[in-house]
Amino acid sequence: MIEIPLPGKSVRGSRTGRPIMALLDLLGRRWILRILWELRDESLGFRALQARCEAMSPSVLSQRLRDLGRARIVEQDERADYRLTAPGARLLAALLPLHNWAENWAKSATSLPPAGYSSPKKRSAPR
Amino acid sequence: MIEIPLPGKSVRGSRTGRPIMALLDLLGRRWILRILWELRDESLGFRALQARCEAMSPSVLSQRLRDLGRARIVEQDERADYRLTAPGARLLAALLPLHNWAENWAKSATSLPPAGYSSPKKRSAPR
DNA sequence: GGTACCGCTTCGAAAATCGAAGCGCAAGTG
DNA sequence: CACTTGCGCTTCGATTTTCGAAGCGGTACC
Repeated sequence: MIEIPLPGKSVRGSRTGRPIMALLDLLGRRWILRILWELRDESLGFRALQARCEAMSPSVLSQRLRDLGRARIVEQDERADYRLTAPGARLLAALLPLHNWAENWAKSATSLPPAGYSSPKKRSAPR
Repeated sequence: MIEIPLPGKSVRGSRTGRPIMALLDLLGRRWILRILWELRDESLGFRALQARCEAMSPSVLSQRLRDLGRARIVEQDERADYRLTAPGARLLAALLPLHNWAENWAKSATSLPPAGYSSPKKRSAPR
C-alpha cells in the first residue's frame, strides 16, 4: 500500500506532519504536476488525459488520479471527466507563474555553454 | 545515461521542447522541490542538505544537485555550499505561495471524511 | 600519529514506473 | 438483435529509479 501525502500525516522525508512537506512529497511524484497542468482549463477523460501526456502508463495515471482525488485536488464531474476542485484550481493558480519563469529560463539557457557545467568544488573551506 | 530536462530538449512526456514541459519534468523528480525549499534562505553543504531531508540517499542527492546545477538553478559558493542562482531564487519565489496553500489545505482536510474518498464514476455520459 | 568531519561514489536491494494487452461496459449502427 | 466502437481502468512482467549502508579520499585540528 502506498501512502498518499495528506497534511498532518507522516510523509517521505519528513515526520513533522507539516502541510508543506506533504504537499512537496505529493507534487514531487512523477506526472502529478503535468496532470494538474493539463487540467488547467478543461476537464478531461482518462484516455484524453493520457494522450496529453504522450501516452503515459495507464497504471500510473490511475494511481495519480487516486492520489489527487484523495487529496481533494481533483474530482470527477457528472460525465466522469476529471477536473480540478476549487482548492485544486487555487493550487494551479499558484503554479501558473512557472510558465513565465520557464520561458525566461529557455532564453537564458540558449546563451549558455552547451555542454559540461562548472565542475563541483571539492570541499568546504574551514569553518 | 539520464537526460536532464532543459528547455528546448525532448523530455519525458513531451517532444515539443516547450520550456514548461522540461520544467515540469525536472520539478517532478523526487526531492527536487524539497531541495529548492530547503535552500530557500540559506546555503547548505552536502551533508547538511541531506540531514534536512531526513537522510535522503546521498546518491540521489548527488544526482539531483547535478540536475539542478546543469539547469543553472543551483550553484556552489566559494565554500562549496549549495545555493540558489539568481534564476533559481526567482523560481523559488514563484513556489512560495504553495506554503500558504498547504496551510489552508490542512485546515479543510481535517474536516473531511477521514478514509475512503468518493468512488470514481464508472464511465462517461454520451458525447 | 589519530580523530573528526566533509563531499561524494559504489553497488546490491527495494520500490516505482513503464507499456502492451485486454476486460467489462455503454452507446451507437445496421 | 448482433456487431462495432470507444471508454475507464486493471493486470502483470520488464525496465528504470530510488534507496541506503558502506566506505574512499581529502582537510583540519590535536
